[in-house]
Amino acid sequence: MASDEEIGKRSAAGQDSRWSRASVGRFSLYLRRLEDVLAEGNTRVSSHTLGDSLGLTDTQIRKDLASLGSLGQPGIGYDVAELIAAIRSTLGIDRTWNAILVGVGNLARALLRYQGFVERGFRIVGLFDADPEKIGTTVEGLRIHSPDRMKEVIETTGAELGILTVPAHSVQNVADGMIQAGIRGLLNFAPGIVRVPEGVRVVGVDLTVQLEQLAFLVHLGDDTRISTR
Amino acid sequence: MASDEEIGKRSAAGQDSRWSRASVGRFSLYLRRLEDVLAEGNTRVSSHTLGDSLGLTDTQIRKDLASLGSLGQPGIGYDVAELIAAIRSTLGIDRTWNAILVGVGNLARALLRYQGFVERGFRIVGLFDADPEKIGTTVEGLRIHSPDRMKEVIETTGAELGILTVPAHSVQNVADGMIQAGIRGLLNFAPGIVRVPEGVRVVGVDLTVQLEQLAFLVHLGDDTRISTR
DNA sequence: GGATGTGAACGACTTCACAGCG
DNA sequence: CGCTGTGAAGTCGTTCACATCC
Repeated sequence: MASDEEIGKRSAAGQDSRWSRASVGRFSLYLRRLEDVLAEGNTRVSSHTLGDSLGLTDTQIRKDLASLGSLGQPGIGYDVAELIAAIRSTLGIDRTWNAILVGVGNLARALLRYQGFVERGFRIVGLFDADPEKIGTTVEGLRIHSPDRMKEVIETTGAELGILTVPAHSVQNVADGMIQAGIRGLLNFAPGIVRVPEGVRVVGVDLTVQLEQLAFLVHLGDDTRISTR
Repeated sequence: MASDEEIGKRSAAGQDSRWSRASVGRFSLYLRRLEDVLAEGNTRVSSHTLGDSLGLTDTQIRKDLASLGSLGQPGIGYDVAELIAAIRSTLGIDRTWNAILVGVGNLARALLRYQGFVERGFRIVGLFDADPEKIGTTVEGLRIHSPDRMKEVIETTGAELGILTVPAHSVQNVADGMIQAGIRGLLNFAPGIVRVPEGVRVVGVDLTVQLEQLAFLVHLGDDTRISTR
């Protein structure tokens, strides 16, 4: 039970547009590429050129972009700035998202120093760890709190997202606590599954699975491709 | 051009079994869960119990497992140890894979300390960085080499995989060098696309895309789910 | 001609339904 | 009965083909 698909927009007034999981992933790619295109001084793109630089077909791109509304002009292409705005708005990243991070190990430190998040409007505003030796110390200018204080910090900072970098065995417990404290979306770096109540979202990053996929592909050792994600 | 699907096994003698991209991802999950099941002292599982613990349907699991051969016994279930061996062998991880890592920043340090890789047979056997200040220093017991020495290190260590943790702008160049030095599979942590020649595989881990996906899901803010990857 | 938007065809993956074995 | 394996049906996503507009 628990199927896996319907991603849609509450149809405000008959607007029935839906985005698939897959297309949402591509929107992120489009966005980054479009920002580069703009930085290169181009104000227009065609589905063809965009597709070339991303290793996707032009049709695919048109299908995706068409779902944002009719932004393209036949014979001309798309206005880059307009596309960027539309994608940002669709993804909900035309604003800042605040996140807390739980489990301050090496991975956490790496993420804290990673500039990519901040550049795209994601800010880590609170650190938590159960280890008494870490509590009270500071990493990258942020103090590490006891998990007890989670609710309080979430309320004062307005954090909605949570980054989970704790060991596998404690993930579910920690996640439960975060959700109870008000977190609505989890980025989970620990292996395995996290069960969450309705209304809470989880995206997992499982490095071992990725490496095993790679090993499998190399293990087989044949055919083509440009390869993305 | 560059379609995206055929993942198959060279049909040695009529053996036409194929695995989809999707099922390969799940095999990793099965494997880890099965190892836990075994550790819990169970020697058999049914597709139903496995499915429950992974948030998948029993049918899905049977379909996947059936593609490994007829390992299940009607009325009984599957032998856990047998499944584990079959999956390991299919994924090509019934052996050790050696990898080099290029770009020794914070993320690299986190990965080096991550036990999960070693536990599953992935060993990082060489570090490289273009920064002269880093070359010659040691991280986690491994010396950082100049990229010049890549070929030599790959040959002596037998590394086949490469982990790319360099800044976005240099990814393509660095990747080209790694491939020329003999690497056949890349795990790329930098955003964007890497173009590789036929025969080389890339798996990308794009943290910003993942975070943006999460933001989108929370942004929408409705429906169900257990949530996996 | 150059490029978009889109129904229809196609293909991949999942779920259903059920035959058959232990 | 319980549980697997699998054809058939269904669903989702991508590609084709083409009408349409600048």
